[in-house]
Amino acid sequence: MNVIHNSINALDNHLLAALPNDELALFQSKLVPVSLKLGTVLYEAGDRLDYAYFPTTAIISLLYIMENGATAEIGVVGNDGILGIALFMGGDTTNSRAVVQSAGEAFKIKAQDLKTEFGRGGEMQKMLLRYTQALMTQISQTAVCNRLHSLEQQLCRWILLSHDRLNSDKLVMTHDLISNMLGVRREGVTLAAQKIAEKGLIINTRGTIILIDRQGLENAVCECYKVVNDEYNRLLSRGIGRTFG
Amino acid sequence: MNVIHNSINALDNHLLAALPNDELALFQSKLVPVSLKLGTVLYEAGDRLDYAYFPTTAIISLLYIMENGATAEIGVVGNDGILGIALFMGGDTTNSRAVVQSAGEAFKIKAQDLKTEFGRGGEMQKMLLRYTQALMTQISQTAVCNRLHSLEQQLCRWILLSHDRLNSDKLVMTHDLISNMLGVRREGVTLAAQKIAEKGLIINTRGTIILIDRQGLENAVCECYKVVNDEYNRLLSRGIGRTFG
DNA sequence: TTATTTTTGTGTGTTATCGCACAAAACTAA
DNA sequence: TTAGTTTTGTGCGATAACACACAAAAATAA
Repeated sequence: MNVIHNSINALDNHLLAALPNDELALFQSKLVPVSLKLGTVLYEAGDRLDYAYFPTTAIISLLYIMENGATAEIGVVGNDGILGIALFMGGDTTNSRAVVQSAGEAFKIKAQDLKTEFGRGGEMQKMLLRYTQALMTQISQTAVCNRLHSLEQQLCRWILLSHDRLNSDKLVMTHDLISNMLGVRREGVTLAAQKIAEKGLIINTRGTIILIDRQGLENAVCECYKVVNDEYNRLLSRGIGRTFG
Repeated sequence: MNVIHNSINALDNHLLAALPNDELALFQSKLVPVSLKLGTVLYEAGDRLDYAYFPTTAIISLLYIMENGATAEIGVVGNDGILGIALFMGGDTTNSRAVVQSAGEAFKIKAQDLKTEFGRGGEMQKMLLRYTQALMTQISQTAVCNRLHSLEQQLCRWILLSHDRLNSDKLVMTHDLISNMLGVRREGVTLAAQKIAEKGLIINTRGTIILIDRQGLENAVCECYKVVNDEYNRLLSRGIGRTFG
């Protein structure tokens, strides 16, 4: 299950992997590998974007921050996608903060290079737009899930979402950090995590959640998880939610 | 305040109005005026889209429907936008149901015609992408608002959102209908509407909410409203939230 | 008019989550 | 080892929204 990445490969990002060889070849020289540390803020809300990022092993969380400091995650980007959609959508900035939720590797590309590639209008453009639609589905489902489902269900979903983008069963995450993502109290996360652990689906240790029954989690989670997963599959014709390698 | 539309004009849709004259001229022959009745379902979730719609006086609600029948709105499209984003984003279908929330007029265009126009890559393409980003902001803010804010605040937001896209201070809407949009109980809407009415901001009558203090509502609403409004202004350089004409 | 349907108002008890306070446990550094 | 810090666990009262039940009012149809 746990794949060790000795060398970083552009193909570990699903979007890049799905490109035709000739397009990727042209593009690859523009990609610069970077290591992203936990907690690093790649974009602040409103920032002009200098780079876009294709994560391979890192996970980036998209957060909204309210005036009173409260935060809530609207979506997550991992090896399934790209961070920096606003560049080709034309806005240049977004209202979300992008923060490294799980340390790892990514490839970065200069804003202008991505725009140029997008403007060429090839398969790359089509794929970026389809990815954007998939991300919209994720955000939409987050909105609905926030409205209709319990914290415990949402935590299940969040764990699965993270696991899908990771090559490990260990989520290095404090309850406090998770609570900021979910936009709830830390105690709420502790309680929900206990309930899930009582069912034997995860083990709670200090600073880490260990997933021990993935199938059980998939049974416990609300439908939101599957809807988003199916849409990613449909649009990008390559699943997340499956390990790969 | 209440503008009567004797003749329907493509320019009543802000996106169309923002197009350069020559692009609009080419495009306009493809636009067919349609009247949309309250409650009409323009797309069911998963449907292949045959047409896209540019509302002028109608308002369309984007709804997610859960397995148990519960519904929640993720966003709303009025004279500020276009319904049918999935066409040019490449997905062809979406997971949301599109239902007429307020009866009115719109222009429809055949799916293929819109795709062709988008593929041309002119100002139209840029505008559609910027609009999509603005809609993403709306959906994202809905997610956050669902998480962090009270029903009363959300109802304020919903009323303002509707008012912005309407040329009337009367929202013809039962509490039951609103509750389906907001994803809450009907009684909850009744209670929240009473509180807002007590503050003198609206009047509740059977089947209709009458807005009587717009400024007061803007003071009472959570920050989410302004964030989304500002982003529409920034990206489309034409405000919603202001009357126009 | 009368009967029916739709919409809104209200009451009661339940539940999930919140806010705050603080204890306990697990790491980390001196 | 000891002291300090971080993280988790727990208790308690407050609150917002829920579910259900049903009354009241308003609109519509017969």
